[in-house]
Amino acid sequence: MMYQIQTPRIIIKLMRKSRQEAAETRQRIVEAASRRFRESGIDSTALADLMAQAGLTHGGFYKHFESKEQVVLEALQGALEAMRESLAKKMEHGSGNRSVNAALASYLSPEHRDDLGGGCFFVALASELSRGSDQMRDMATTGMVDFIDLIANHLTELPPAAAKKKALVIVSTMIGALTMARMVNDDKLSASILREARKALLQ
Amino acid sequence: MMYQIQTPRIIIKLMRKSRQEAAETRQRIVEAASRRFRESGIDSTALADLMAQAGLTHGGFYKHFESKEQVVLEALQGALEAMRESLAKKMEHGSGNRSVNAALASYLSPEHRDDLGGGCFFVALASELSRGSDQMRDMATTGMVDFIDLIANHLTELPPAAAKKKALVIVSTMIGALTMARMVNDDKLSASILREARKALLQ
DNA sequence: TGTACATCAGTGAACGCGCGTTCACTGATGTAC
DNA sequence: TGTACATCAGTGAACGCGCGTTCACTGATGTAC
Repeated sequence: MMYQIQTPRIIIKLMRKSRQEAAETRQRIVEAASRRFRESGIDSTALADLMAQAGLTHGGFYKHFESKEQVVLEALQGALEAMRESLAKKMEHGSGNRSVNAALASYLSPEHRDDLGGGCFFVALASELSRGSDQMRDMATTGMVDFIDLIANHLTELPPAAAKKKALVIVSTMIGALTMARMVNDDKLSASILREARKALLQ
Repeated sequence: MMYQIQTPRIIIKLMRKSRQEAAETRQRIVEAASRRFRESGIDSTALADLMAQAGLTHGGFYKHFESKEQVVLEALQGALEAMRESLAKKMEHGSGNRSVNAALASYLSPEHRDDLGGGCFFVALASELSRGSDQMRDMATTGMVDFIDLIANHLTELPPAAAKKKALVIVSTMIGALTMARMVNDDKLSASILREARKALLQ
């Protein structure tokens, strides 16, 4: 817990935290950043907003990070790893090319489309990542390669080179369909974009 | 020309412009906005920057537009129409499903990828459009439907309903591939994303 | 084990900058007579 | 056709706000002895 002592009306915030608590606080800030950046965009998210989300005031930010850029990088890294692991887990069952179906169904679901704060970083922040710093683009590129390889490695019925090529197209369609499904203002169209992409890609 | 009188060293800017000139100025602002928004993002583009691009100082902006939102809407509308017309023109030749090939080749080209200020608004501003005002999203949705229909109408070898479904997938792959090709920091990977998407979609 | 002191996470005010918007002003254009 | 005046595109200073970053301060934690 963030507060050690609570009185009925006033929450007394103890100042200094143990190192354990400080590490947990830092993690909370990164997680708040990861969600808020995806929900509102990086530029549009103020540090004070992140810190409030993590239950802190804005001044303390620089006790944990050197700059906004640094928390962006950590949030990006964390979210890309989380997506990778989540998709990898979904593909554990099923054999051959069909093992990717669970990942496709999950990625191209209305639930993922509507989970703005928790979904795919690439789609939530495509434009900002493309215009980002070299470090952001390097990290995004690594995440993208991992994503593509993850899919390719499950297309076991194709030789590796062909699997890689097919995975490039599958991932393009996944990212494009989710982007479009989130952009359009029309529920039926949005649903049919996801549905047709799923039907086209399911193995 | 913007300046009516020029002396060797000093360009004397005349204040009042004729109505004809004012309309041309307005158009220049919208075109500058359209390019700068795509290059740098909407939020990151300052009105003073737009106006400078159009050869003006920032104060005059409100003689042409009510707000930044208004120039965003006009730039969006103009760019979507321009893309639609450009793709329609490319598909005039060729017959049946193959007529879409010219549009695919152009959209999925390295030239389009590298034309940040002149390319597809959806890809350049996906995240900002998704989080935009109702009017922005309405306009984006209309543009998206037009884009999909344009492709579907050229898939003449399929019945209309099937053509529409196929077009949804084609456009998803186009938008996703261009998004990815712009995001990654690796020329070879970027080129192969575009190439594989083209190969997968060509009729 | 106790004690004195350094460390440092967290607070909240302040700084400086950029940006959207407003405003008083300018002077050529367009119009009423 | 000329003239007086209203119009209005464009200028550049100013306003107000939000945001990233800095800073002096607080007080519990951790450590040296």
